[in-house]
Amino acid sequence: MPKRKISNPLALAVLSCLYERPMHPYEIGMTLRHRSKQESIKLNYGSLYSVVESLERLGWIASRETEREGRRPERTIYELTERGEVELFNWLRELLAIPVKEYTQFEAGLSLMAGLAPEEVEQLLRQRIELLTEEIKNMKELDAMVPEEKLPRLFRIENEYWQMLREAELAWVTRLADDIASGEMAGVDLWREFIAAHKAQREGNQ
Amino acid sequence: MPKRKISNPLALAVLSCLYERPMHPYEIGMTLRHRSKQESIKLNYGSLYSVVESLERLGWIASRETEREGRRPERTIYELTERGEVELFNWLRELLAIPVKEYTQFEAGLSLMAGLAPEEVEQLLRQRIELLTEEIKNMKELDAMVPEEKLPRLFRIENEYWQMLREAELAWVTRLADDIASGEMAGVDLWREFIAAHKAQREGNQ
DNA sequence: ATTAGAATACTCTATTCCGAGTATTTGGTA
DNA sequence: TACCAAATACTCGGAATAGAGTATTCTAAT
Repeated sequence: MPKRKISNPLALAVLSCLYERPMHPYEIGMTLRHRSKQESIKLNYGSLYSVVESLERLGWIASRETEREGRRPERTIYELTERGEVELFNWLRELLAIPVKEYTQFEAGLSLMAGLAPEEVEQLLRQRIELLTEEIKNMKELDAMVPEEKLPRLFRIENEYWQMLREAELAWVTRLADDIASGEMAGVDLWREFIAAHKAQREGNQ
Repeated sequence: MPKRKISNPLALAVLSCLYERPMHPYEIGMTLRHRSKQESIKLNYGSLYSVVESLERLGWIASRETEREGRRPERTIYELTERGEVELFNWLRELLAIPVKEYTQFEAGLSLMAGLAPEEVEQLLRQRIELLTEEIKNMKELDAMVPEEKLPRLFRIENEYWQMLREAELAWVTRLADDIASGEMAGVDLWREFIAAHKAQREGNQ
C-alpha cells in the first residue's frame, strides 16, 4: 500500500467534520472536543492549522469565505470538495479494514527489559498492574455516568476498544509478572547472573 | 510526569546498545536489525543520526574517537556517559511501569465509523478479521521456526505482547462485526437511516 | 465600574522525523 | 576478469509536530 499523501488522523477528523457542514478551523477543534474525539485522535491547535493547510493544498477542502465578527481575528470557513469526500471515505475504509503495525512505548520497554534485573522488572510490572487497574476502573466509572440512551454504543465504540485493549494488557502483564516471580519463565537465573556480571564488568572499567 | 527531553524510543535503543560497548551509529543500526529490535522500535537512518546528535547535545553519550578504514566514510564512535547510564535505566523503568495513552489508526477509524453505513462497516471489519487472522498465523509460524533454546522467551517478549494484542483485537472485532450484523448492537436502524438521510441531503445540495 | 479569568481564534518557532539520495567497497558469479 | 548487487556509512532537505505565545472579547463576580 502506497503511503498516504497525508497521514495525520486529525486530517480525517477535519474532513469528517466538514462533511457535515462548512466550518472554520477553530470550530472544527471545538466540535471534536465536545464529542470527545480528542481522546482517540490527537488534537492540538498547531497541528490543526497545518493539517487544514495541507488539505487545502491537496484540494480536498476549499476556503469558502472569510468573515469576521467585531474585531476578533478573521476566520476562514472551509468546505469539503468532491475530491475530499471521496478521499474521506476511502481513508476511513482503509483504517477500518487494514491493520497496520504501530509502535508503542511499552513494546519498546519490553524489548529492552533484559537490561534490568528480573526482580526489578517484576516490581515495575506490579506497579504497572496497579496503574492499569485504576485506569480501567476510572474509564468504566466515567462510562457508566452517561446512559446508553444519551450516548449509544456506536458513539463510544472507540472507548470500548480501548478498554478491551487495556484489560487484555492487564491480564497479560499479570501473567508475565507471575511467571518471572515464580520462575515459570525459564532462564531467570541466567538472566540475573548476566545482569550482575555486566554490572561488575562496567564498574571494573571505570 | 514532565515530558521527556527526548522521547523517540530509538534513543533508548541507542543508549542500550552503547551500554554494552562503544559503537558508531551505523553499527548501532545493524545491531538493532540483527536482534530484530526494529520490529518493536522504529528504525530509520535519518532518525538514527538525528537522535544520536540529540543525545550528544544532552551529554548522555559522547564521541570517543573518529576512525576510518580505507577510503570509506569516517565513522564516529560514541560511548555512554555516566549521566546517560542513569537516564537509560530511569527511562526504561518508566516505560515498563507507567502506562501511557497512545493513539492508534484503528481507534481513529472506529471513532469516525458512524459516517459509513452499518453494512459497509461490517464488511470492512470482516476484511480486517481475515487480515488479522493471517497476520497472527504468520507471526506464530515465524516464531515457531526459532526454538526456545536458540532464543529464550526473554528475548521475544515484545513479540508475545504484540501477538496477544492482535489476538485480543481479533476477538473483539469479530464480536463487533457479529453485533452489527445481528442487530445485537442497538440502534443500527437509526444509524442506517441517518446515513441515508445525510447522503440525500448532500446530494440535494449540489 | 472594574477586573480576573475563560473563551475565541489563531500564529510562530524550534525541533523532530522521515524518505530519498550518495559515494564507496566488498563479494560472488559468469 | 569484468561486472553487478549488496553492504557500508552516512547526508540532506522538506514536511510534520508540538507547545507556547498573542491579541481580543466576553462573562460574571466584587
